Amino acid sequence: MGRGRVQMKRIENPVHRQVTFCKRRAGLLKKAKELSVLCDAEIGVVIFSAHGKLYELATKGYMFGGGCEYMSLNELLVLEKHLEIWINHIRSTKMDIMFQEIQMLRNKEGIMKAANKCLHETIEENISYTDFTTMTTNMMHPLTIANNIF
Amino acid sequence: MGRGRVQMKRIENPVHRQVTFCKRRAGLLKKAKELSVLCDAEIGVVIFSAHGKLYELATKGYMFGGGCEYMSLNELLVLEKHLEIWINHIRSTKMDIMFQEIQMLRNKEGIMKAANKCLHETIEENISYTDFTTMTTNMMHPLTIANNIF
DNA sequence: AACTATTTATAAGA
DNA sequence: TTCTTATAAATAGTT
Repeated sequence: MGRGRVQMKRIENPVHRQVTFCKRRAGLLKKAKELSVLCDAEIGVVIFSAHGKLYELATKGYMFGGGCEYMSLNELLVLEKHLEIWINHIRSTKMDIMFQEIQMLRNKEGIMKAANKCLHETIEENISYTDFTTMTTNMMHPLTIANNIF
Repeated sequence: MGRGRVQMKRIENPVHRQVTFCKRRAGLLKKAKELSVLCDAEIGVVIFSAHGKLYELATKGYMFGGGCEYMSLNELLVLEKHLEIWINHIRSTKMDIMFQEIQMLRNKEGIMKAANKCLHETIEENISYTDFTTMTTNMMHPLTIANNIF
């Protein structure tokens, strides 16, 4: 729909692809909205861009919380199964991410401890004439860096 | 897109609405497919007609089982919450339907029992010269109607 | 289910 | 991005 025919295959030029993604995403959501209004249907659209960003549209009363009142028992069973698979996948992915976070924080902790120990030794060497022993336990973990992760 | 402008409101004529629903549903799914192919995106479309029928499209590797590998932790939490709400709603609806089925079957059972008792008495009255007492327990529940529900 | 007159979406260009 | 415009596509009303 434009100045040339479009080949039905992945657009290789990244800029062109991004522009087309924006335009057609808007178009798709508009169409979904129109179908919903004109035909009294409930529509959910979930779009994951290649980069993983999520766009969603839920028409009429926030679909993800409703809209299944008139489905048959069998349709409900199928949908429930789909959602269970999906949600399990999400939980697994969430676990992976959190595990990575924990690993990273443990590494950080190790580095901080080492640095701290090093600083402590330097102080002991250079200023041995002063008694720091009473402060030692309080200074072993000065982990006061801002934590932007959570 | 047609021989006249379309008002953005529910089409009141049921035939007209149904035709438009078919046409535009096909159009929406086509658009979704195109966006997916052209821009390397993963798209899910779920359509509930007003009558409750479900139409869905899942592009690229059965979306309901994948596609969340590159979402952020926060996006995953939001999506998981949505799905939990949705799935709880489905389970509740399923329960309602099954409860209604049970109620209906109990009613049927009651009616059958009454009919059975009535027939039994008729037999006892009319053919009292024959001894049916030994068959009584076997004939109390001739519930052999076809059950199309399950 | 087909057919078109039109409207709408959008590809390319600025 | 955003606007413009030529053109391809979608589709409303009709057969």
